[in-house]
Amino acid sequence: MATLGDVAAKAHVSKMTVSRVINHPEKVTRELRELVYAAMNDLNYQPNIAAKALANNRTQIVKLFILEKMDTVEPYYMNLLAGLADALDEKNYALQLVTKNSLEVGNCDGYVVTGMRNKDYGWLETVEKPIVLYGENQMGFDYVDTDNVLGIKTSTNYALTCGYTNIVYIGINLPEAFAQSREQGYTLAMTVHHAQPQIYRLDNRSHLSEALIDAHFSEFPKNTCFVCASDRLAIGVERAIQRQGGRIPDDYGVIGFDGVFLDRIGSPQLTTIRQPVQKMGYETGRMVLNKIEENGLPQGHEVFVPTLVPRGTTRPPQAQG
Amino acid sequence: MATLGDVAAKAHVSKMTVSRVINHPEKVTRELRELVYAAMNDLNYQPNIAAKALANNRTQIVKLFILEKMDTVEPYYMNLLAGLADALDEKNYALQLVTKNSLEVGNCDGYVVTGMRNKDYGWLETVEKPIVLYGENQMGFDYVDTDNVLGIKTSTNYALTCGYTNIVYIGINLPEAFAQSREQGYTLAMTVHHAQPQIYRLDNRSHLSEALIDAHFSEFPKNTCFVCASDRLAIGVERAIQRQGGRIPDDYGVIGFDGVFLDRIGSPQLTTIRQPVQKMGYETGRMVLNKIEENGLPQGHEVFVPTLVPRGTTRPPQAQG
DNA sequence: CCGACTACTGTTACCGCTAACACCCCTGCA
DNA sequence: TGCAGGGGTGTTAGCGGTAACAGTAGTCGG
Repeated sequence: MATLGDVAAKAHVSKMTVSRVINHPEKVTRELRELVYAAMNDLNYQPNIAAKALANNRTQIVKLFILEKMDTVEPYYMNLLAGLADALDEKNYALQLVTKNSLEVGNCDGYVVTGMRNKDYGWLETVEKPIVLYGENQMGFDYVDTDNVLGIKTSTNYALTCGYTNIVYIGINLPEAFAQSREQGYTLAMTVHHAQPQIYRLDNRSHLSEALIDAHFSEFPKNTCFVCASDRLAIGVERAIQRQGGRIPDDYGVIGFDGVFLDRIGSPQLTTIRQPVQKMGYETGRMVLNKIEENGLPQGHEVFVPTLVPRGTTRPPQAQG
Repeated sequence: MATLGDVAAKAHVSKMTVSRVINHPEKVTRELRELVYAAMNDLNYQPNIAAKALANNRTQIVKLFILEKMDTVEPYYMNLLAGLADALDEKNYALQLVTKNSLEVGNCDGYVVTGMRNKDYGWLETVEKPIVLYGENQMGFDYVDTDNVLGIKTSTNYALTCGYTNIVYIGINLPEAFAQSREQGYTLAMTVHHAQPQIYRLDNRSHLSEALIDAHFSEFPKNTCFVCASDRLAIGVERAIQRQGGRIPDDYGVIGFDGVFLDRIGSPQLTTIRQPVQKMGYETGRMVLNKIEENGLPQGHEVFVPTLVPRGTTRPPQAQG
């Protein structure tokens, strides 16, 4: 594999000039720059990351903490990873996956943390390297997330647009920001429409939502739509309605949240609010890398707009008026 | 962060001795060795991986190729990743995720490849660095996989043990080794029991298996068990049976394959054949690392025994006799 | 016309670690 | 006693980059 030196020789310049072309191209005359580019091309030059890391006192590694038990990990993490990996790749960073077992800190340039709960914020404070969270929070950490409020607002409004007159919210029973934001989205939308909120909160398991609907089915009149905080909950709701003989989407609607994998497992497939998870992963990566480059400067947060994916568990929107 | 030199100074030896203690402890007298260990301990020495990589002409990076479109990626890949990451961590290797978008080769010490199809073997041959496949193959590549034949044999036999008299196989319609092995497991078990095989082959999508059962339900007598090549297919089968009014598990049985996430989404939860995916990921990691250490020496293959997880979609085994 | 300044490019040293070799001392045998 | 051989340790050089500094032109104003 060609090195800086090889390129330098081929272009008849010093190694330093080649290095500059790579890192500070504006400091090199156009003429030399193009010579160097040509040489790099000819030799198919690939920088040696280890050498770069050593010289810069960096590791070129970003650690991803998944603070969740592995056997409960949701499918969308794969998409997150893919996006993250893309962003890191671009800057020749490697990803290191850290799970509950091997919680070792150190030996990296920055962290991405996901699945954190309130109890985790304590030790996050103690880490000095750049951190970006995947998931909203009010502790002042930089983060990337979906607009959770908007997402559920959207599904709630859509349910109303479809002509369902009774909108029930099936939320996640966690004292975490994302869960609260989603619930808030529901409450806000209902308030605007002068409708009566009806809220249930469960652990995020399909058989729990299924059991809930099973147990209370008689209390839900026809024309009810269940706005759910996750596809997982939605799938359980869908199943229970079907078992109880409810007709989807004619008499009952179901709307999920996430739009990754599980929505397609339902039958009919779930109407859902899709998060652009891979894109979000990519942005999270960009954000840590920026933060690393800028010596830990706060990056604020980036909030992505989720999109409604209308499918089989809701009937078509009714004409207005 | 303490360096080799710091440790050396503290232990009153040369850097080289410290390096030896780390890499070839047998070449250092016990006395010095313990001095060095003590010093490393005192200083909480962590080796600088970039420096090590540079000196050894290594990258300390293993790339994971997921040769599947990201939006079809199955949940169990997360577990694979977790196991892989563990193994790599132990040896201070970093993981680099490569997806269909960014198929760049190079800049690593070895590869793990998964989701490959026959068409992929061509270019795999061209890679000179150590490769280990996750998934069986007959092209002579080292690999880690579940014993697919045994797995489906197990589920087929179990179905018979439960007293189902008609055993139908719902397979994956791919000309790949794993798909064929699973089908073979079914055929073998059926032959042993002098039972008539009945095989369907579909793309691995729950709504396809669902449609299949819907369309042919009348042809399946009571006391039929569907042995499926994946949990995904099994979920569709389960749903169709329920819609058609079939009673699970009394009149119809369903057995899946994988045992990661999806099996728990079913209702009742799926009886399934569980692959120890995380462990397999770990072993895959160990195998590439070994192969790297041994300069590409073939490692053969490692086949894991999957386990039956009896749950709600099959009735209890009948007493023998 | 000369010094200072600007704008590039090259030289040097070093990041932390390891292979290869040099060295030392001790043992064992002639 | 002399010397080969070998185990144990230190020295040297280099892995492939980069920051910091040192040139070396050309430009401009006085």
